[in-house]
Amino acid sequence: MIVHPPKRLPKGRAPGRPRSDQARESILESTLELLTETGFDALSIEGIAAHAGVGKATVYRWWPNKAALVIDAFLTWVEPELHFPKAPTVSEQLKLQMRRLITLLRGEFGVVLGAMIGAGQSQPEMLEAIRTKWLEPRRREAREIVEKAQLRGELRSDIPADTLLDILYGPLYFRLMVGHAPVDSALAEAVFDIASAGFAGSAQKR
Amino acid sequence: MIVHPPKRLPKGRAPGRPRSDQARESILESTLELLTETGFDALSIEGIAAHAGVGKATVYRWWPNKAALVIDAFLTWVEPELHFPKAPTVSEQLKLQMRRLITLLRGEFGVVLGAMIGAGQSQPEMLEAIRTKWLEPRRREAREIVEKAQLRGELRSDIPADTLLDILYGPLYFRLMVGHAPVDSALAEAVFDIASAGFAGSAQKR
Amino acid sequence: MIVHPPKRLPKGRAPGRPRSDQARESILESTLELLTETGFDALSIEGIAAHAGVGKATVYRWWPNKAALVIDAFLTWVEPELHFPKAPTVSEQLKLQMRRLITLLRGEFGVVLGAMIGAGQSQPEMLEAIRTKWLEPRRREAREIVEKAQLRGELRSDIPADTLLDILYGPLYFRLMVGHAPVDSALAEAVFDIASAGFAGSAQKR
Amino acid sequence: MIVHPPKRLPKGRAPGRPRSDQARESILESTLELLTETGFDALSIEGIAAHAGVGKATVYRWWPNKAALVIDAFLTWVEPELHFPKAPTVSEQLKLQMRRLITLLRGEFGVVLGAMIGAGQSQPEMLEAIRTKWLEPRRREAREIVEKAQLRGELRSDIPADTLLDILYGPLYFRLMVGHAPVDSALAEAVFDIASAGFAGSAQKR
DNA sequence: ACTTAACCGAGACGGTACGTCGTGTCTTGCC
DNA sequence: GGCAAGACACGACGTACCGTCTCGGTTAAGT
Repeated sequence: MIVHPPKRLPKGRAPGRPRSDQARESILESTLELLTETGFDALSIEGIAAHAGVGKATVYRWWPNKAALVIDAFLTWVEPELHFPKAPTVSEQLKLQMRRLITLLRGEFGVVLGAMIGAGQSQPEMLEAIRTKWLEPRRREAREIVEKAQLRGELRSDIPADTLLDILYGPLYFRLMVGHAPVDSALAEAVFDIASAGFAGSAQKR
Repeated sequence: MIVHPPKRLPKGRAPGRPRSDQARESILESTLELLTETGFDALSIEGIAAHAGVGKATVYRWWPNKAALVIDAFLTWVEPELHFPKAPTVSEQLKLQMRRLITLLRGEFGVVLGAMIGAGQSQPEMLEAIRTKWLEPRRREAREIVEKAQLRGELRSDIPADTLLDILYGPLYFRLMVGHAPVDSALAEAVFDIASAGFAGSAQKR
Repeated sequence: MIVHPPKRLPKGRAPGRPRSDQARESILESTLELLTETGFDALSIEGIAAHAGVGKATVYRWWPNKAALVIDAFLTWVEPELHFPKAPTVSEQLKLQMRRLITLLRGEFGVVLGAMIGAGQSQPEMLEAIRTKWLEPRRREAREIVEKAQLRGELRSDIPADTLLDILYGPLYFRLMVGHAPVDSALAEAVFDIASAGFAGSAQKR
Repeated sequence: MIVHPPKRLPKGRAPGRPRSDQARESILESTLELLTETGFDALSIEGIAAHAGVGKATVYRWWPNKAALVIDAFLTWVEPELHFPKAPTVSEQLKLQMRRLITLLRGEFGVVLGAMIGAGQSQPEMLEAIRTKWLEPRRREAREIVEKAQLRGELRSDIPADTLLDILYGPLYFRLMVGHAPVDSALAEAVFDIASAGFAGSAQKR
């Protein structure tokens, strides 16, 4: 017969009462709700806990600060829809992606993303999260497409792909953050138009 | 009655002790100093007053809140250098201006401007101030130049001047805020290069 | 003309808004009220502040902890009536004083005093305050009377005055704290009777 | 069904794992240790459980609150030495008992007893326990002796035995709780001396 | 030997109060 | 009437325990 030490847990299971998923979800939902309603710095852990029907300590047990909590909440929103759309040409593919992004930025998602980039100005981990969890995954695919096009001579290769991407998306984020003009599809068209003219040789597009 | 920003009182003078310019300046300097040191939301009126050797009430007497104070401090920085550089061509003029902006954005000014746009995400009056006091005055001139060029047929006129400006400056602000890549002159070159190619009607540039 | 440093305050006056006596009194009253209602350890600073219509910080500004606050509140109660009653003989004087004490101990004062001695078991400064502010001032007079009587041969002088006082008052405090029997005048009579019999020679009293 | 203090189960035994005596003892020991170290109100169930290497729920399963736990811990200390000493005379017997009590009160036991009476000021069940489990058992015997003596005419019978006992022990508890003077044998001598003089009918003692 | 049920440790849960800090307002005496 | 000082009511911070709960695992009595 095998004798084993008495307090060994079977697999990779922590002892004690397991974490409540209900509390977790309620907290994340409340965070998003209050964040879109009131903005990042009117957001209080106290308020979130109350709104979620949860003790403050339960929030602090799992998230060290407001930023980490907002990041997590944001990710529940972001992670599902990750993939780049299919389309016949590079141009079409990028264009389609921009239109999707614009739709997102015009809604509550845009408010939250703006709030987060804003908060990121004084909380580096917030910006870091935005870069690694939101921006980079989406850029990775785009970058590959652009680089491939550059190799094939469809796009000028004297400008790095990353720079091209900043030129495409920068104006959108600029308007999102400063709010001097709407983030609409007219902007997307113009950006894309100009960038394409810049990309291509002379006037195959126009 | 005393109106806020002007330091010179109008003719009809109110009774009582006049406003202390020394206090005013000390407050604004302290604001900028603490703002660049600690960021916008670690910034407290209490801290500013203490650092400036001033009573809290004196701050509140002249500025309704942190945002207004930061805006004013920001303007003492901004107002001096307002005019657009002279240059032989439109292209040169715009390019020169972009280089200047980049220099600014890479320093403390960039940090403060980022902090302000960030704070603006939850404080509309902050964003409003940035637009009317910083952005718009600088764009006004640029817009005129661009529009003139469009009329003369040097630039395509199917895209509004404002949109063109967002395409030029957006990528800079994008990098400033998100920090995924430096705001350097290479970016400026690339943006301008592409935009110029896009500007030209057909292919006289290429 | 005399030049003097600019920020000198005239007498012994601190600068700034003076302390609010209304707040102070409201806090002390609330403390006593809640203390008699709920006992020492159900007493919370939070509760006191709320009951007094005062910010928590105002309480903490002036009292470092619950004990100090309770001591102060207790003293507002105690300080007025300090003097020992007049009476023809030592015996009468002591007896009268005991009766007065009993009346006090049977009321709310007794509850508070009990609570304080109780709290004192884990908070030395509380006990210290009771000794120096309540007990000792009252004993000082009593001790003198007893010592005088001892010198005159009315009382046996082989027992220190302090010990005699503990014998007189100890039983009262014992019952107050343990509550196994009432602190009534019958007890006072008995204590005094026995102590007198012990004091005096044989039977001049009886 | 299991009834609390007895460690021996009656005939009809409940199914399931029996109570762990090891846990029980560890908890009680930790309680006493922490109680003497830190006082009653710095004592926390959380701390006791941790110190005893036991789950919090195990504590709460057997004791409804801190008071009950402390009482039980106290009783493990008290129950052994329960009986009144033998001695030739009533006086000797009482005197001997007082000396024993004083020895106890001067040590850790005194601290704990003080803490408990202190806690009792806001927790009636604590005081109740002290009366029924500590005080009364010890007084029962003393009372019988005194009453017998009164019947025989050795002591004045106009004062109830209970009152006499309060006069004997009150001063000790008074000093224990207030701490203005040591609980030493000099006090015991004096108390007993006076009380004896008071006991005697007329003046056979003096 | 197998089932049953109360025990055990661990530790998460919803709460409450802690003591601190910053908010924006107020109240002083001096300038 | 402006000013430095600083008290005020308020409300959120992050922490510590409360007493309750839910896990996996243990231990005997009753089948």
